[in-house]
Amino acid sequence: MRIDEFTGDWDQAVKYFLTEEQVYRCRGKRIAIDTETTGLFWYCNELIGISLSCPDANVHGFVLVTNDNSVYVKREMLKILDSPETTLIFHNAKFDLHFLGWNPRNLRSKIFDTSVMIHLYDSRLKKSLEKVEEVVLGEASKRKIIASLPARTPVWRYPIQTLVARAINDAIVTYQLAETLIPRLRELALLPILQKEMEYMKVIWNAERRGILIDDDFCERAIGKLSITLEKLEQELFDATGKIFNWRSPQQLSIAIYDGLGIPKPKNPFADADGVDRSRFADKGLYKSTCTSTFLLTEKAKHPLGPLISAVREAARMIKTAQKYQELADENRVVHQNYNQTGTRTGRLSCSKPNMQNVPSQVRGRFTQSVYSGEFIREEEYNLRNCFVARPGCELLSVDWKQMEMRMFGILAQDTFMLKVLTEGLDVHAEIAQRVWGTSDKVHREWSKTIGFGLIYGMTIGSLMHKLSMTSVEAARIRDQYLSEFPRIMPWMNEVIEECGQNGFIRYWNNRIWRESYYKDYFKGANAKIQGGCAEILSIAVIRVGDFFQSYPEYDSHIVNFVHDELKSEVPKEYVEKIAKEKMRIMEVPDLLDLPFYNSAKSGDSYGAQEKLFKTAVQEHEKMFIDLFAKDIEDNTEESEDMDLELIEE
DNA sequence: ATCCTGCGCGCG
DNA sequence: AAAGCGCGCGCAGGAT
Repeated sequence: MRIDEFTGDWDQAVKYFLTEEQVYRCRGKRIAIDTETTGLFWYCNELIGISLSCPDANVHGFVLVTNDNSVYVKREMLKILDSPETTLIFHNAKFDLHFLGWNPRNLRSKIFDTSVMIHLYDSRLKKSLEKVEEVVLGEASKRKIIASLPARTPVWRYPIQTLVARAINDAIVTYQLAETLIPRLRELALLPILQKEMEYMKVIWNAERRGILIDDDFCERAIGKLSITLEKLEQELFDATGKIFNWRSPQQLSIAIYDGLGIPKPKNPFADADGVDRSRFADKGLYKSTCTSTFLLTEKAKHPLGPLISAVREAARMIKTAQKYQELADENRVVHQNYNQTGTRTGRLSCSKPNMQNVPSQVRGRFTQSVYSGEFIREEEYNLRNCFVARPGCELLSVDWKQMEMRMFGILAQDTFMLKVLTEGLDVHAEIAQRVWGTSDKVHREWSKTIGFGLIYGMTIGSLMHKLSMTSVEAARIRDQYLSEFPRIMPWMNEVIEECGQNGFIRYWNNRIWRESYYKDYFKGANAKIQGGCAEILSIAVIRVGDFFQSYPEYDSHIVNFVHDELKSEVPKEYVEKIAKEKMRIMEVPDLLDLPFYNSAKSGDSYGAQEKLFKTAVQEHEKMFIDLFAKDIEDNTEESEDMDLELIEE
């Protein structure tokens, strides 16, 4: 942006421009900051303004940023404001810090984020400043005084006086949100978690900043191959149905493959033998619809074109996805994914632009809808993990936790058998099958796996029946056999439901809260405790691994991806083994809960070609880790109340 | 034109 | 009594 690109009433706007002296007056105080930008992508859009609100200094104003002064403003602002006595408050800090180019890890100021605060308070609430303002500060919204522009006018098209007014207002609101939310979080004993989340954000910022390198050669080769395949498959489909139509449209597809071919559409594919539909789809009317999902086509309708339709969709999807990856890469061919720290109910991270948590792998078809359909190895061009590679001289190193959710389940339910099996590092599903049915053959291990996941997710007999392809009576028998061997499971589940009913929320192992008001959904608290409890483990492990990497800059290792039970980093080839051992050791986090979280490592030149490191048995696991690193890794996740969180002492 | 919802499917 | 959990994204087709 250049000055002459801003329109509007300059005289009105200039009144609010801050002098350097005013910014100085904010130093050492509590300041809310908001940035205005020309878009959402920090690596290709521009900063156009910074607003400050500092009641302690009675400073509320705006700094205009243009292409000409951008570098100077960002640097000088940082120089003035960054001190251990300063508290910087943002609404979605990571976004502003990216545009400001301030690495939060190097900041001496304390950082607070009001979007994280509202998320910790109640993860069901929307995170936009408007919504949070409405919910937390009520109707007396300062925002309403802003002259309303045509809906969806982009910020950079605002007249300058409106841009300035809005920016300052956002900073003021952000400050007020912090004032209101911090006492609420303190009352709920959530301030230690807030502090932990701020440390987490710093590592995430750095991971996004580094990003992941794209392999354009692979992408183009794959897209080329897949395009040929797609054209061929489409032709096959048109030949088989006798007409050309848009197969992407469920409507058109349904007509073409059922009506057109005289094949009857399943009336209700989810009905039990007695004709009653007990599935989770029952009240969603799914069976009334087009019946074109892969699950219905292949498992229920047994449609002859099912596999072909599935293949057409897959090829098209892969092409589109690989193209998107390339589109999103910056001029150095690096993708800077965006992790959302406030995007999920349970406290997991989500990821977008691109979503690096759902990159198609070599293994396909593990679960479709709700049916386990075996494992198939994809052709190379379908394995889109090959799109992402390590930088030259480096490898991608992943450490995955083993059976993480089952482990959390066992710990929370305090099931002695599960804990014993997991401590010994055995195959938990096989051991359970052996115990319950006296055999751990493929079928029984699969039953065990299905019921194990089902319990974690709160599965019904109806869906268990579908997954195991048996009647509800048989399915109930199988489940009861399982449960009778684990006497703590049902009591634990009931305790969770009761906890939720009593308080309106449940607490995770580390005291984070998850709210639910609708009684029929209380049972989801069990899943939240497990899934969310694991997410808390990840965040703490990430902070520790981040500290470790930072303490040893000579190893030039960097975290680059977070996938719920996996932490990926980029490491120079010569240090991979050494770093892997220490990273694995850190990620066991044995101090947090009753038993360590065992994990395994893989590495390789690309995300798609990682191979297992250390084939050591778990029993010998501990012996593997001699003290490779003498320096103690500082763990600042443990200190909680000693940090100054006082925002409103007057 | 742009937004919204349903469908379908990738991942843990 | 009743319930499989949590995400993001692309497309179609209707609503605005």
